[in-house]
Amino acid sequence: MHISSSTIERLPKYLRVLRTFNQNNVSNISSTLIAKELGLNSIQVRKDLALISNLDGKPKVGFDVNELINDIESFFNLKIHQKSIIVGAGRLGQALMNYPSFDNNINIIAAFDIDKNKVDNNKIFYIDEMDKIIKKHKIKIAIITVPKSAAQSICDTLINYGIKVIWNFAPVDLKVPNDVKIRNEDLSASLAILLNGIE
Amino acid sequence: MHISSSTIERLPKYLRVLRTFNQNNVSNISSTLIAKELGLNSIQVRKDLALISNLDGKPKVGFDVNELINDIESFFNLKIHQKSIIVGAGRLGQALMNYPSFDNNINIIAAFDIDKNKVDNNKIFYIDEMDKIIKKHKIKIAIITVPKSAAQSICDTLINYGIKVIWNFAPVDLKVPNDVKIRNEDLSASLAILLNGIE
DNA sequence: TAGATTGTTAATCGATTAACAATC
DNA sequence: TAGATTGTTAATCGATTAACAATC
Repeated sequence: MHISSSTIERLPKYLRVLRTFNQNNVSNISSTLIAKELGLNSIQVRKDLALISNLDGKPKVGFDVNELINDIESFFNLKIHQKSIIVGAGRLGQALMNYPSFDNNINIIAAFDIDKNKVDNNKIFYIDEMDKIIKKHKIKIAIITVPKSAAQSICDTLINYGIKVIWNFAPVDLKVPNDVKIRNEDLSASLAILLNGIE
Repeated sequence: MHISSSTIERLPKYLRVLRTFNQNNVSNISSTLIAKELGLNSIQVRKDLALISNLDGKPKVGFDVNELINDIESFFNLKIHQKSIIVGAGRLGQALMNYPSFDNNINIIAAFDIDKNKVDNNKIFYIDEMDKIIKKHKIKIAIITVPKSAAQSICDTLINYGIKVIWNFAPVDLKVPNDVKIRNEDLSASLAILLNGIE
């Protein structure tokens, strides 16, 4: 069953709402309420949830909050057993290393930089160590937070070392072969959407 | 004329391609080539460009690179005369303050934090200064990079001070009144899309 | 000229929303 | 029970892609 990226984008939002209700000891929740919390349509919420859960909602009562949390988590957990690395331990790289809500999605085991002052050999290593560590841990996922000018060459190197999934924060559209999955996280584009239509 | 957010998202990508070609002294470019560079459909590129430009492409030759750059820039420039601030001068806040490709889109004039060690009174100020600076510069746009737990209350405060457009990086969906525009930059959701379908 | 590329009109595709019977 | 909420089937909406005549 194909799940559209629109749906995938909404699932973490549902998860956050559900966890909040769970913390407040609410045991059941209706699609109507989830939708309201997120400014969405309740039919859409039910359809999304049906795609990733076998759970039946009960008319008038809604869904079991805990079971729904488990279902969404296990949907995502299927993809997260792999470790990942960050290339570029600048401000953005370090911010992402510590970004609180990644805990449940990805395990960043190391960052690399060409600036030896940043190296602590604990989580931040000199870039020459990259090959060794990628191979040792059989890493397939990398996050790129190097400057734009270095991004494509780092990307090529990573692919050379066996990386198959790349999350790129440098403001360039990186070119990768067909067997490598890339997401260019375009903060400028995101900002453009926000600013569009104001004033 | 309404321009969809799908189109708005692609425009900065076109701009980057065009600038690259411009730097290499290429004076004309076809929609086919732009599309190829970005892995898009050329009809889509032409339609997008037609929405924001009066420029006619010439069959067989393509579009004038410089004029197209000007048209996209002025489309965005209509929205950027306002200054903005960042609340939360942690790693992510400082990364965004220095994110290179925002230059053309937004003018971040100050950041605020509750940690006095971060304050330099140059670009980073103690949070108590926020009200004064927002009013002095008539700021309408704010970026939130505080921890999740503080985000909603900072958001409320900002709105109270007159902020109308908010770009939120904390992993919560902030609630705002109808007259305030918000974009919750959900990095976990973005990551979820990337990881979906692998393995 | 020949043909690559354009802009436009029509077709397709997919996502969202509406309608509604089933049911706890 | 009554009615709020469910899941499903059908309708709508909008974005993407295809087809194609015009043209540099």
